[in-house]
Amino acid sequence: MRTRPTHVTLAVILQVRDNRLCVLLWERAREPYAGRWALPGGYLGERETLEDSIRRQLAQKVDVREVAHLEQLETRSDPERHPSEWQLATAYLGLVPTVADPSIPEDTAWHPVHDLPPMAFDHESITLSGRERLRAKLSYTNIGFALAPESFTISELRAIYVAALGHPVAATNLQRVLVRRGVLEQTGEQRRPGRAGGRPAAVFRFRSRGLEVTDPSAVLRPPA
Amino acid sequence: MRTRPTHVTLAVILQVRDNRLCVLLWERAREPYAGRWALPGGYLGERETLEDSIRRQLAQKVDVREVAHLEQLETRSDPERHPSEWQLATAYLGLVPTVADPSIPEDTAWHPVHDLPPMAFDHESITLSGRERLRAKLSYTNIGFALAPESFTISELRAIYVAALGHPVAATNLQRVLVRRGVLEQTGEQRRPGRAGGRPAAVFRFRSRGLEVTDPSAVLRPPA
DNA sequence: GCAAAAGTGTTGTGTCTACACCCATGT
DNA sequence: ACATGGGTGTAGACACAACACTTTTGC
Repeated sequence: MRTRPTHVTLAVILQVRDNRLCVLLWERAREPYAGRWALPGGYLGERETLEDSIRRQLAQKVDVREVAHLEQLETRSDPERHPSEWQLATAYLGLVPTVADPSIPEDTAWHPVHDLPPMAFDHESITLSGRERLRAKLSYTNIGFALAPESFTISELRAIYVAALGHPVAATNLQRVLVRRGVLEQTGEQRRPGRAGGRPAAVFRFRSRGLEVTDPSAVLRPPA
Repeated sequence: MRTRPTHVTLAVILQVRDNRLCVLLWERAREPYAGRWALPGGYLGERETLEDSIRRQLAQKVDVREVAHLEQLETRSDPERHPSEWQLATAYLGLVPTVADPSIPEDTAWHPVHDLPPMAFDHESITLSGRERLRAKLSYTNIGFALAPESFTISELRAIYVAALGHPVAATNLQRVLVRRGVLEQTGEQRRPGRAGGRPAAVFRFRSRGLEVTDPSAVLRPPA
């Protein structure tokens, strides 16, 4: 039989926690890269889809039902990426809403993406690719639904966008952009102000909980 | 040893020919899918990168130097995608400039993407994914450089964009958008008019021949 | 009343489309 | 002259950022 590479699936699971964009990592106990942090994942099972595989792997780390969005990122193939094995890796991007606090095993932890620990293999660069994909899609899709809770105020949503994008976002404009595009809608409820007072905030939700391109940005678009 | 899937690389090679967006296909002689048309590609070589692999496979079909841009599309893993073998496929998108007319083998041919012949495996859907990626990137990157010749008039470039996008594009606006973004520059030369007369056309070229995002479209972008 | 937080009104800017108009050439 | 194809000028639509201002609450 022809020699074949092994194939693993990996996931960049991102969640905004404590106003920081975090990634779920586990600490390797064994060589190679013992003591370093790695993305969750594992070997592709026989006659298994890549997506089924990563969902199965994740089930061991987080409650998969908490993953509100999952998409394929890219497949890495550098023969040197694993020191002792010829291994391909297909990476996925997974997003978990802010409020969820899935129980995770002992050896796993959430790490801020802007301050990653020493990582195994090429996982740091894969993590950064995942963040870039998220940042890009926040601008032209409704992907925020996968980071936000079921319902929220604009302030809460703003905090999520700020953490994910890594730069200031004005609440005023965030609201107007997302409402204009039909991404957000009001639930009709209001949130009571805190001790400090202030006007009660309107509660919003994402109109759709599936990925949609909301700003085709289609320059050179077809005439109406 | 753990059972492992085979892994192939495939390429969606696109070129505008005769004002139509075409894809390079070869006709399968053997089962499965004998007589149907397939994307060029083949098995991943030992300790070979996916990109190296597809370049090697392509070298047998087209002069690889003609491929002005190559990027990874996605990896397909449906266990039913190959009738008799557990096979993963990583697809690439490759673009060839209009003028190039690489010699290709007997059993390969260019087919218009809007009128594909019966295709093998999941190659039709991969081809359509490739076209979507191209169409999207034509709007917000300088990727046109990979479809256009070294230098060209706006009319010629317009024909290429029309073929690739599949809808009318106004020459006036195409020029202004691309010049405003700094994607195009004039060479200073002029093209003599044809028999029918007309004003001589200015000759342009792409300022860069590497992929660049020219319209970050970054709504919610950071304050200057 | 006053501070705090939320939300609206308004203005200015930049990018894009559409269309009228002007330019340079061949016959 | 005039048809043909290339190019420019300009006006309108739209989306967005910025910021002043108003609303609604707690204290």
